[in-house]
Amino acid sequence: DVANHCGLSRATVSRVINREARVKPSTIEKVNRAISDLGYKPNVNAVALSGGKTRTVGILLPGTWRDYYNPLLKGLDEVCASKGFYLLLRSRNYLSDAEHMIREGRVDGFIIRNMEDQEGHRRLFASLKKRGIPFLLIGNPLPEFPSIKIDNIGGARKLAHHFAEHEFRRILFIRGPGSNIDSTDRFYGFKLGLTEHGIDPAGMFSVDGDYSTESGYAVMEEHFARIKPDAIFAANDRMALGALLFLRKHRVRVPEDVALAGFDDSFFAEHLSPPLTTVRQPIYEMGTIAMETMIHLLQDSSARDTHIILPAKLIVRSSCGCLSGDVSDKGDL
Amino acid sequence: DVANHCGLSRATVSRVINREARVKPSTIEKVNRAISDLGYKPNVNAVALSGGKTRTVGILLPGTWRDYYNPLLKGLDEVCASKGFYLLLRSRNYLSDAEHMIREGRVDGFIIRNMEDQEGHRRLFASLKKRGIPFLLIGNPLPEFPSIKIDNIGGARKLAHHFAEHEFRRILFIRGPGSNIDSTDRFYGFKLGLTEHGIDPAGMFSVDGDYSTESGYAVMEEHFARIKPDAIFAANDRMALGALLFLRKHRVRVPEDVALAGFDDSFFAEHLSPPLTTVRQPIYEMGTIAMETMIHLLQDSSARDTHIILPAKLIVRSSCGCLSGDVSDKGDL
DNA sequence: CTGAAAGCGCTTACAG
DNA sequence: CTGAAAGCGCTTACAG
Repeated sequence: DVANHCGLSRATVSRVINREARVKPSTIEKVNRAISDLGYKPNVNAVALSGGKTRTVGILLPGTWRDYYNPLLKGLDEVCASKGFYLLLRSRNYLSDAEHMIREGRVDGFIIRNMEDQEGHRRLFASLKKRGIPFLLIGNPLPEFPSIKIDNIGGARKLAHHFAEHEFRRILFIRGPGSNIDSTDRFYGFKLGLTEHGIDPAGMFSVDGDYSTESGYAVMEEHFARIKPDAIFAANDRMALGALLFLRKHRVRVPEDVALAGFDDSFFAEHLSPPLTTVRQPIYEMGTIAMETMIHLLQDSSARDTHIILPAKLIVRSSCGCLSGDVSDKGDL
Repeated sequence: DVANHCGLSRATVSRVINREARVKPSTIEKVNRAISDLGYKPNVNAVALSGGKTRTVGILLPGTWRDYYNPLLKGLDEVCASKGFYLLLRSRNYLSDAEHMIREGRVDGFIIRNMEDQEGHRRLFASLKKRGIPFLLIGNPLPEFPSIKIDNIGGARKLAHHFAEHEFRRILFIRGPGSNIDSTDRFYGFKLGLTEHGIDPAGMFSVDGDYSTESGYAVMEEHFARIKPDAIFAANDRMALGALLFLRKHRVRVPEDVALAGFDDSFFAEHLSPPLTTVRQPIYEMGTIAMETMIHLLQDSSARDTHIILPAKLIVRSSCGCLSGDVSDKGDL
């Protein structure tokens, strides 16, 4: 506590730093000046040890390390940096390490991308709740806990509306891995959207992929000739790409013979030929909002029934039959 | 210190945990049993405050959030998890925050992907060195500090040898952004490789791109007709893709009319038509080795002149004129 | 080989 | 409005 540089006790300085009441304004100013003069930063270990907070949030991510982690982490980090927080990253084996992070006094709370092992997550959540540790779920909400997600259902629904307006009738939906919540939401939203346009989704065809380009191709190889769809919606862009590769190899024209759409707006989507109609998720924004929400949860435990849903955006390009010949049509892959 | 559950003083327990000498074997065993029975984890704040370590490493990354951060972070995290370490992530504005992380007592050391602002980094490094904080540079080594990198020079050199064996004579090299060390290393390595085959690199053409697909395309638009190369090497796969798009649009056949190669082995490289010859960097492995090295530095300050270089691997596909018609030829984009 | 005591840098009742 | 004192959970000389 070097800041009794200004002739005050450490207690008073501590009060100023923690913005407590009952400090004389002139004292506050004196202390703050000394702090910035000396470039003082409180030792976070001492603060945490004596009842304060670590200003650290654990970010728990499944070990798949998908592309969207980049914008997500970027968003989280930017807010952290501007608010003086830090991110403690754990991917491998985080279900057990989360407990350790708490017991070791490393974090104030968690942001969790909970996938799979529902039972393991339930146990973790119960344990955190019992100890009063705030946490925020990303992408896979549960009604009892704070969460943030992107509106997969709404995004797929928008696309269904768009397909309906094109009057497609034999639609093939390529799903992601069976248990994946994003995929089931997109499937559900798509059927919902069709229904809203008076189309019976029972007449739609659907098959399982696994989100890889290869699976998109394989699914087409197996089912295209039988189904003969006039439109295809893949639950992500990579599978849409796989489907496109199949169609191209077999000289099926897109969008003239069959329309195609994906989900994600991956970097290559606009470069495909034709450019791919898809749905864009605001992942970076989800990161920033998640961190802001987390900081809020840390300060106000009454906010613990927050459920945030961010809209996804339909990106119309020419693979669905729109915009062909448009100047923005830059498809070239 | 609940572990005097076994009738010993906290001092002794502390000695066992820290693997100190002079403890009776039977005592060690007793303490260790109690620790695992009680599931005891030392509070890291208390440990750090009383002279111990945080077992936390700061990972500092430029705000560009490139694709390779994923395998890098994955590699770092896996080693952290298995050794009981944690990663504190900072991207935005890390040059100033690194100082804060130290003063706040958050980390024992840093792994730094140092790009740009050489002066700012120099100041940071000097400051860390003065305080005895170990750190490891990733990708952009300096002779005075520990570093790890992938052998860009060697990778490009291998490709140059391969090109030389094809007897290409009018070679176009598409560079990355001017100051980028990876790009300049690849350029250097490529020239070196040509020289080793008796080809004067002065006869090679080179132009500036910026690593984007668009810049690869633009460069070709501006220079292809003038240069008429028989082989093109782009400093990354995205620019190679841009070049390929240009060539395809202008009905220039690859590899018959012009050979093409990239660098990175991006996910799309093998799907291009023709599949792209490129150089693969072991990023994930670099992450694991970086973390292992960091842990070593933390324990043994005499290891502070480590310089690790990992080999890059030439991936030969058909875009350079090899393997055409091979069964492994899956190019379809 | 082990224990009692001081101390790491803070915060927080408790007095005044 | 401010200070003196105790305490957070550890480690580390210092004794024994």
